Amino acid sequence: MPKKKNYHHGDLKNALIKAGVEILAKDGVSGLSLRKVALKAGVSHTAPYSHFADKQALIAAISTEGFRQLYKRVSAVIDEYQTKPSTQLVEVAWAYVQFAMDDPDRFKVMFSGVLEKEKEYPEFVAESQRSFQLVKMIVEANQTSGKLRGGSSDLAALSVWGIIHGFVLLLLEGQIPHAILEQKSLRELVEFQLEQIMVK
Amino acid sequence: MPKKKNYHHGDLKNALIKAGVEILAKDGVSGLSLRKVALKAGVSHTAPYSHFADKQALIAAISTEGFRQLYKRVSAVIDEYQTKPSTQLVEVAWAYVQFAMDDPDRFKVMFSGVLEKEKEYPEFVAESQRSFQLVKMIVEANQTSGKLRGGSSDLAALSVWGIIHGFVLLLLEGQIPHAILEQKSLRELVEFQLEQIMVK
DNA sequence: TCTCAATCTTGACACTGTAAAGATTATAGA
DNA sequence: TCTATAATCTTTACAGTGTCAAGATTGAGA
Repeated sequence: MPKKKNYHHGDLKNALIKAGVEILAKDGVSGLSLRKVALKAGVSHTAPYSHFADKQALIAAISTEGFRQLYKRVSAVIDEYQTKPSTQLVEVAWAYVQFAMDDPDRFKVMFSGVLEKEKEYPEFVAESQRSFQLVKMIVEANQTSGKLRGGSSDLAALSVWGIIHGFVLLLLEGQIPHAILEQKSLRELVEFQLEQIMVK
Repeated sequence: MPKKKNYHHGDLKNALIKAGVEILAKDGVSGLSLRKVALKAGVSHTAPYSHFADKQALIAAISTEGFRQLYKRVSAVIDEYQTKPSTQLVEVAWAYVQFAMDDPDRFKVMFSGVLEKEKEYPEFVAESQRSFQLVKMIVEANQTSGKLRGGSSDLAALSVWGIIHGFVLLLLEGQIPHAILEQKSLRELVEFQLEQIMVK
């Protein structure tokens, strides 16, 4: 009896996450099924249960991985624009928008309630808070330089995140009036959003 | 053979929408199935197909109905506070937040991509735009009174909506840091958000 | 080498959306 | 008023889904 070489996959957990991301990009949230993910990874339809408690757990892992990449990209932007804090803020916001548009369905999964939060996923919470800390840092720098109003940096960071996040979601849902999108580029719209809360 | 009095329901379409809203409130998005809706309405599991092309169409109808109610509530608030435009703005924002929290799952369905937008649902689009026009009106009043910066009222309305909408979604997703929620009431947080873009 | 825990497969179940065909009823036109 | 036709609803069927239970395979430590 020949040894089945691939009975143990070796790195199935990550392979499943990767397969999930790909299916998400191709078929959207409604097309993401555990069975398809397993098939794509080349294992039986219940193999994922050795690594994830249920479908929600896989989605949590995909979301967590998404936050990890978002953190990376935002960090890179911060490093790249170390001139003025206000420039950093705009560029980070722009990176956020691009991240969302690169893979809208993953973004929605990360933020828009596909993940049911009753069960706690500590890694997910930790990773998302890590990203928020990044925003907070930039906001504080802008408060110091006078480009953002003072007060609680937590609250100010929430405002900044909220205004961009709200814009992105309205964008992804096609709720932004046609007339607006014809007049201004996305980049200009993002800048306009930020100008609303920037001092002067 | 006795006439089955209830073979034709009479107003099944609306009954299905109502049943859907109730299931949504109780079991969440993931618990919303066509079969459950049909059962709750007292008809066979395929009866809905006489009124809706598919599940998405029912969800679109639920969303549309949601926008109709949102419009009503916001209108009422506008009528109630006809003093200062800035007061109207705060109260409308507060009504928006309350609407979301009254029925978080319906709110998510309305906005967060459960509805797949490839297929067009003209009623849905019309109703959501009608609500946006309401926001635009208030924003214009605030621009006139100097409480909001000038420029395109479409863009300004987008900012206002975005900042509140973003806040609500972060709230519903539990992404707002614990420390913040302990310090300030929801109402105060909403006011803080708006102060960020109000002049002075 | 033996044992055991981790990993993966097979098989089964209830539940889902939806298509097809037929039953029932309302209604419009004769 | 009668009848044909369209609207509405039911029955039946099927493929796809998440998940559980039992068993097969394998790697790693005793």
